[in-house]
Amino acid sequence: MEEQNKKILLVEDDPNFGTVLKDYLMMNDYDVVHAKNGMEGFEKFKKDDYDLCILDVMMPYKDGFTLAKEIREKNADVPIIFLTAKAMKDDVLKGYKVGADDYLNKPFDSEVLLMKIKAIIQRKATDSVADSKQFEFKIGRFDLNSKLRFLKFDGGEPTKLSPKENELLRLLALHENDLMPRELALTKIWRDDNYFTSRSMDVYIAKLRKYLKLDPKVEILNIHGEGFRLVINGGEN
Amino acid sequence: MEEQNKKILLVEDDPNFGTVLKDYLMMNDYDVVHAKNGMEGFEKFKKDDYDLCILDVMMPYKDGFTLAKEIREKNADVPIIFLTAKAMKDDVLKGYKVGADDYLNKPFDSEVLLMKIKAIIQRKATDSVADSKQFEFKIGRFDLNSKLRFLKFDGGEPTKLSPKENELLRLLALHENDLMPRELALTKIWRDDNYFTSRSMDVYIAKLRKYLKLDPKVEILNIHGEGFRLVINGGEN
DNA sequence: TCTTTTGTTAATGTAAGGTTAAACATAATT
DNA sequence: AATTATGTTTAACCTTACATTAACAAAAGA
Repeated sequence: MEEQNKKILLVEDDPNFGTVLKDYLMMNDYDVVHAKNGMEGFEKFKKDDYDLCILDVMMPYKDGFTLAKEIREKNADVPIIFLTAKAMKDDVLKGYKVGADDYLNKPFDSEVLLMKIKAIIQRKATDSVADSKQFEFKIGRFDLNSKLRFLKFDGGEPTKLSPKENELLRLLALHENDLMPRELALTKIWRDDNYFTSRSMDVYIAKLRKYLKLDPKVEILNIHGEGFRLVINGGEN
Repeated sequence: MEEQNKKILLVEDDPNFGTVLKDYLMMNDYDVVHAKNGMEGFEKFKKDDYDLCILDVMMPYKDGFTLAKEIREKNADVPIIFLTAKAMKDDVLKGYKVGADDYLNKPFDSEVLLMKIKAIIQRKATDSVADSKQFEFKIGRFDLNSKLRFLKFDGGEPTKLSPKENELLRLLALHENDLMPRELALTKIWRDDNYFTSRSMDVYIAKLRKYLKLDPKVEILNIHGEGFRLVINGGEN
């Protein structure tokens, strides 16, 4: 299974401690982006989506709480863990007020941190990805459901599609009657554009053509050196 | 709008401390049921629905962890906070493994506890919008009562389901005809996503399929690399 | 023509899922 | 305390699904 690592934003001004912590987390299969101060932290946060933020409280210029507030304004849901040298009660309260998910006092046990991270990320595990992305297409007499990865002909028995078949057909459908550049599919689906991935894609085009043969009005045309075109003939009647 | 107070189950063997804490929580608008030991705690838990459990770890006869496990068997979702006199690292890890939501060392600041309670209850509130308190499902010719953990076929004799069977079927039913991602079940039910829990889940899928065979219109389909789909064929007649 | 691109089929290797039984763990009963 | 029942995990083995690569044929463009 293609299991995507969880992304963590770590904002910690102490370069030694920050690096050590980052390495430790990465050793445990998290993708970690390390920002050295609050300003940088916010910039990095805006540029990407994170599954968790770990913020040091004591930082020059912009402390962890202020940063947390800014983060909350952009995203009310990311879990936040605060790190602090000493547990001042008021700090703790302040942290929870900003919507902290947890609080850790330095020095802390790294295993404990790992458990907390796991617990928190699990908690947030979204109930299915509510992408409002488009995943249903009508292709001639076919219906493509690219979320459930099947293709139905005339409302009959659905054919299961493999992930690659599915993604490719979806891309073609998104560009219906228009050019779907080779390069687009290769970078989006194969994440690499070379001789072999290109040949692989051709193999998948062949598979799709076989499926789509059932409806003679539907075909995948090649545009030499450019890409492919999914056409539905007589679509404007 | 009539806002119902949140219900807390407090299991604490020290009568003095327990009473003080209970009163304090009630002063802060929580409904509190106080059990004096693990046994009693479990009895009370079974008799009612709670928004949160606060469990003392060190208790005679039945400690907090054991109690937590029993509680988890009945309900995979209630938030649990552990109270402990001394923070043994192994204890903390053990706690998180049972699905702790938080951990507090005695003596703790009561305001901090309040904040944690608030944070945790809020979290659950937003998380569980999707899987609202739904316990009864019609699955083809079956009736699933996931509160009482049984499955009835054609209104006949109910089959008892184990906690895992029950939770898994319930999750599938919540996503009827739609994708129920592997990851979701693993994080929600098994609280961990690795090779072994994944295999365990497959075993449970097999068990469910066996139960569901009675109704040929009901099946659990696999979506390779994604998860499972509970389909009821001819559901639209 | 002849070089490059595309079409197609088959072979291979790896990962995911299905199934069954044994091992383990715990609760309930005797 | 010992036994039995129940629930869950682990292990083993097998099947299926998927993606890539190779090989060769055909088409397009130069």
